[in-house]
Amino acid sequence: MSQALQCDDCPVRDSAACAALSQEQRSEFAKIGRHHNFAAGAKIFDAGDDNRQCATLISGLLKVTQRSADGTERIVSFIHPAGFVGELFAPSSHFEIAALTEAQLCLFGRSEYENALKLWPDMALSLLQRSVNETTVAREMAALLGRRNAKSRIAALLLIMADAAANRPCDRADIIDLPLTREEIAALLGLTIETISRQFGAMEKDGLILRETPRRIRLVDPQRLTELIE
Amino acid sequence: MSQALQCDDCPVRDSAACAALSQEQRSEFAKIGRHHNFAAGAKIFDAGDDNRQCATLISGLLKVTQRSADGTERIVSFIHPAGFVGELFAPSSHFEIAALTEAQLCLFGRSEYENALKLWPDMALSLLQRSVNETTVAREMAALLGRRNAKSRIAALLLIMADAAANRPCDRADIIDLPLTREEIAALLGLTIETISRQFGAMEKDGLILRETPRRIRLVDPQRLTELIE
DNA sequence: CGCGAAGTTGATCGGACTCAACGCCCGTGG
DNA sequence: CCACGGGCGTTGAGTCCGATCAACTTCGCG
Repeated sequence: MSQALQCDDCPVRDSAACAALSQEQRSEFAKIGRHHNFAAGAKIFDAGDDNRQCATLISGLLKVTQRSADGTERIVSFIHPAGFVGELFAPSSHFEIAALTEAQLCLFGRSEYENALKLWPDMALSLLQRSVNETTVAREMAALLGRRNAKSRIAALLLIMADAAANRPCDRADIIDLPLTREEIAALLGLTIETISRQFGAMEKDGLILRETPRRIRLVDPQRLTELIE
Repeated sequence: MSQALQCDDCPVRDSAACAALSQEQRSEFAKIGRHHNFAAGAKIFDAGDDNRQCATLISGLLKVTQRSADGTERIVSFIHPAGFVGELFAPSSHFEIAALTEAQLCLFGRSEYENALKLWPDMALSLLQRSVNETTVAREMAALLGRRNAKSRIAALLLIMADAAANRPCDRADIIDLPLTREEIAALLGLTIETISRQFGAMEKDGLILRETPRRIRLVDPQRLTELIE
């Protein structure tokens, strides 16, 4: 399950934070990491633990969640390949991180990772860019959740997913394969599964979308979808 | 209004990102910055502009907001003294930043600031810590907004403000002076001003809080307040 | 075939929004 | 001095949207 790194054929070697390293630096850095695979649904880091690990996501999709007292979870973020996994500089972790799909990670000890950042400033700068971007995304998520009606939130989510699913940047896919159950969409948008279902139904009746399967949504009229976003 | 820096008596000289610099580095860095004061309510950076400036907040309180098509604003974050103001690495800004109180800033050109980060890795690391922390705060805000009832959101906000207002860390003030109008609280929590007002009224009737003035709230029973957070 | 997970749909209820009126405070100006 | 007005906050009445509870379907899988 866990094994030494093989950076040479790593699919994110040019896009992850470690891409800022030179050949020699990278092979030095590789010594402190190891590969690990997780099955879909597996918990990777738990909330409130001692936060001694962090990672780079090589493939798959992760969710970052918070669980409230009664056990219901709220999704606060996703992590895509090349993304950083974990929470630097924090004595204990605030969020739980779990795999939405089968996932391949490159695990590091957090203190070793932080030492590497001190040693190689280019990597720190690269991670800073990533972190700043994550802050922006998290704030846009907060703005999305500040909307007061269900249709607006769902329309916004669909468009975000469509933009993310596009092959080229600044493009938009017209078919979305949701990696999320209705329950997870609800946990993301602060709604219930029934509301999600009904809004999808209403949007389909209005000719905005088409549910090819429950998880596979075709955007029939993206223009009118954008107009739903108040 | 705008003037050269006087770092020696700067109140955040030990806590802002530039605190990572040595004496000589700081005086070098100070050459590219300048002081500027803003009145309460003043817009500091606009959303969608070309994002050529950034800053460190010296004193006062700022809000980071997004404005939707119909003009209603959503508050996604606050910036406290020593905090970084602006969006690094982004060709154009995503959010508007405005002063909630009278505020004093230390302004920099963004490209000069980014160059400084390359030049002085310690400052980059310091800013990375700050950025990682901002991401966590933004995600907790998203989790707060994922809650589905008004009372829970408002209780959570009150406790967050009380923690922030405490003199010592890990302590909690029992009186909060809200720097926000009801309208701004509504923009922050995704509720309406009437709902805010009514929930405050209900909480007061239940002996949880006391409105000494509309802006000055005493936490009478913080324990039961925490229990409201589902 | 049975079972369970995921999703849809219906009926009902309650909480938050909407619209409206009113009180309070403070500055302005006669 | 009072009158006026505007910003801010509170309160009330009515409506509507989304949560809740419940039944049912579909699909995958042993």
